[in-house]
Amino acid sequence: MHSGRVVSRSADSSNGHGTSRVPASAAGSDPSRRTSGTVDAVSLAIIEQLQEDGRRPYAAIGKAVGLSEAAVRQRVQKLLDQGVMQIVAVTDPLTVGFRRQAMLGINVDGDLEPVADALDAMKEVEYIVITAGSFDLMVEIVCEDDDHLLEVINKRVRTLPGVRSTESFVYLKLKKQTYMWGTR
Amino acid sequence: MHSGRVVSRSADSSNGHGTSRVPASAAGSDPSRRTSGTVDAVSLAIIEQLQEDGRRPYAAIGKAVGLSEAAVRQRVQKLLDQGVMQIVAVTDPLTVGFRRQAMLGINVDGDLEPVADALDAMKEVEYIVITAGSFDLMVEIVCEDDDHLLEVINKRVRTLPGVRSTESFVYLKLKKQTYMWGTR
DNA sequence: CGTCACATCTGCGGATTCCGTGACTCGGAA
DNA sequence: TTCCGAGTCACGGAATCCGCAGATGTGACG
Repeated sequence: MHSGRVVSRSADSSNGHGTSRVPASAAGSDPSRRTSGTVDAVSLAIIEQLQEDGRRPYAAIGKAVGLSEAAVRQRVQKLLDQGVMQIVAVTDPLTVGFRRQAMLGINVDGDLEPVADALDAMKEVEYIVITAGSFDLMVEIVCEDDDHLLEVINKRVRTLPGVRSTESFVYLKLKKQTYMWGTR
Repeated sequence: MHSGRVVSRSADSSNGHGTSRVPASAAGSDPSRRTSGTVDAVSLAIIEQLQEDGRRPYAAIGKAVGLSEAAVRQRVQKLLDQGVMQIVAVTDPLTVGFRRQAMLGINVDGDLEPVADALDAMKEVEYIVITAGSFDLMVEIVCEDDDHLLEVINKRVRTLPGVRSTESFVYLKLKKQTYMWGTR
């Protein structure tokens, strides 16, 4: 399986590093120095449990991390509300009908935002990152077939104002796919 | 957030459930099993439901897709067994302590497999794809800080036998992250 | 040093959900 | 026609979920 890159909710991740925000009053002082401070060891352990199985019962998780069922429930809810994690089904694009995928390296003239926003609006674009290096943007595209892929790249991406050039990397084989962060 | 590839996400929601399981080979990533073509429209609808909320009750899903609770239960179980999908927690690397990420384009001399396997063994490597284009492999790396990233790229990847050259694309900002296939 | 505010955890029922089981129906393939 | 996979319906006990008090702990403040 595989799939998109996970993430978090867009609202908070906008920039600066994102640590996700907490409600209003809670955080006492300044957030800048500890991105990791948001999640303590116990919550990390809970996340680990849910990375193994997103539907594991709260009681079982509690037993594993040393908390009561109710406490686990509260923490999970908070982690979800804060956007620290999400519990979802992930699929393998191939088995669901998307047989062509590609990574696109893009170079832009001027401001990247307009281009990034336009790409954001395309449903075939699964992933967008602004990078430092010989490409300004790297995007992952998931299509149904070659015609579809060609249309997206040639007709929709390369014609966007600001796009100077693109380079395609068609996926031949997905070798690894993980999604276990706090887990190590 | 972002990160691995996978999938789905949704607004918020939650719920739970779960089985647990362990080791490395969870359903999804390994075999060459091509269950292709095996997913009909109804199962797709079920997957869609679970992409919105991995813990949604079977009865609710049934109501949404027009099947009985029992039928949904059977299908979900089969989809999981077949490795068509997985229900897991996905997190935002940044909030869990990983502040440096990068995409690496790699060129190899000779057989790609040995190199891919070696990369596969590295825990910092989150994603590996064999591609057609000016790079033979593209891998996503998730690290704690710059030192960590440097060590991985310079000391561990570039020294692998067969690796001819690498090009790094350090992530400046994750702009989009999705994971909803059957969903469109 | 008390006290209030707030966050978190534990217990505890009641409502839901999960899940195996058995009976019957409905095409499609042999 | 018969066999078989897949669904539906119904059941009922076990397990899970979920809201709601107390109990506890800590930091801020007078």
